[in-house]
Amino acid sequence: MKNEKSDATDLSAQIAKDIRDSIISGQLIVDERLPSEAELAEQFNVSRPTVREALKRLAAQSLIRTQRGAFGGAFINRIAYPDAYGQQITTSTLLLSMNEISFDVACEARFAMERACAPLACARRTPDHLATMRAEISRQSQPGLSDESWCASDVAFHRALVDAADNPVLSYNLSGSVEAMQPLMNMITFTARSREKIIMLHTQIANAVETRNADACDQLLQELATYTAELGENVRQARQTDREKQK
Amino acid sequence: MKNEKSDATDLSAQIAKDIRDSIISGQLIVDERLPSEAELAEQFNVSRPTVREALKRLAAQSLIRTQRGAFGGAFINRIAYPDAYGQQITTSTLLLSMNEISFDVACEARFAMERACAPLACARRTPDHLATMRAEISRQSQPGLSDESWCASDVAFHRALVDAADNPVLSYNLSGSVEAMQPLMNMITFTARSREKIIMLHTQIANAVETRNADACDQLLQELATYTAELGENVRQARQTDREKQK
DNA sequence: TGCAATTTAAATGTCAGACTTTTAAATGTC
DNA sequence: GACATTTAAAAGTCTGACATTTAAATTGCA
Repeated sequence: MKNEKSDATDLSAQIAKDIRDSIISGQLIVDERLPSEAELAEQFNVSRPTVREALKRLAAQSLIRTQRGAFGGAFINRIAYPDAYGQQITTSTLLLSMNEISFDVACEARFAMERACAPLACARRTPDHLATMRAEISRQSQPGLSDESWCASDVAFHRALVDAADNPVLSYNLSGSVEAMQPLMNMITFTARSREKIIMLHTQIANAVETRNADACDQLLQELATYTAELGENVRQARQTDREKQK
Repeated sequence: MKNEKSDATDLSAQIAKDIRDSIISGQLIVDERLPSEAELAEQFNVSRPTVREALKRLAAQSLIRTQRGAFGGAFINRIAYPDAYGQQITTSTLLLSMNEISFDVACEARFAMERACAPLACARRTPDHLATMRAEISRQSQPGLSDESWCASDVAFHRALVDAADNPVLSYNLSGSVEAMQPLMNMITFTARSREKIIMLHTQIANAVETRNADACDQLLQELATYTAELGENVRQARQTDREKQK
């Protein structure tokens, strides 16, 4: 009975899958040490370079870390939030940039998720979160602020709002939505956007969070969503007009 | 001036980062072919195995695909939704299983995000989505259904709800929340859960989606969230009692 | 005996070179 | 023109070696 059907994959991919499954299923637990590369090579009946390729695959997903030296080796990694955020942001960025996702769709998803945080943020925000939001608003009000810095501050503002919900799983899921939008925002930064209008909305949002007014907060985020979508639409139309002129 | 500070990383990691940055920044575009491994080895002044390790790291993130044979090589991958879903689910699963995240927190995040989809789902659901939801409900009503199958059906039901929102970016972000919960749900499956109650809620949710009643849908999801959280709490208390008995 | 310096062994990191397998294009044949 | 054959390029794999790092074991000395 041929069990090795669809054997089109590399050996290193199969070995990586084997080990990954062992980790996910809980057979290998956090901080446990894998056998040495030489031992793994023997176990899987392949050469050391092949094992190493498999381990690099796992390392790329932060599933293991390696340590050199005696009593070193590959250890099962506890995936910490920063790792998870990073992967989320990378994947979201690539997904957005490579798949002809319309501005509308990305925008809708982002604000739908952010609005999901709003009630929790209103209920749980600390003075710290408020201070961050106010600080970013005041940074945004500086006249000479570059477009890049403005975007970074915008992201920091929304990140503070999300973090105020005080749910790390939510923060993790939102990290992609909030931070991967930055490149898309940059696309329209140079043209139609009114900083004043956005600063006003940010201020009102901060006020709503401060007074724990979840309904107001939700409505303001919806306004911001609508405004952002409008900007995207304006830019789209402007581009189309340009294209028609060139004909 | 030593510019090579914090040079503790592998060469393969550095090379992978180099190439990854080129992809993210758009210097390398989708379906473009990278130089052959031998050429890359020469460019980066390292050996071929080292280049290969770097490429495997990128392959693990679905950033490239490789093809053997003449005119083969490594090609920049368009990250498709299934890839992104898979990564999201893997990362979410590991994050949940490795970080002592309380059932409450995971549950809260999951339903907060799912409720964000509800209004869109009510507005855009097709007969197809409804049919899937009804089909899963009827599967759940079968008496002899195993716990594993029940959970799979539960996931399929919620996935249909999320997909009904007709926003792929939202579906991507929700994939982790919905599907990574399955193992956690399994943890409480064997004890306190009432299938009847959940089936009732599912039915009401399907009805609300059918009649495009977003408010009702939101409230029902909130009920389901509360019920799930209660189950988690019951199990937690039961465990604590057991532990105290053993003393 | 106790502490510091040194040695050592185990492990990953890297390299060089060879061989195998796959694949598509180029070439040849009918 | 259609089909078979050759060929070359490229990834996949293996062997063996050497470099580097690191913690434990050993040694040396006071």
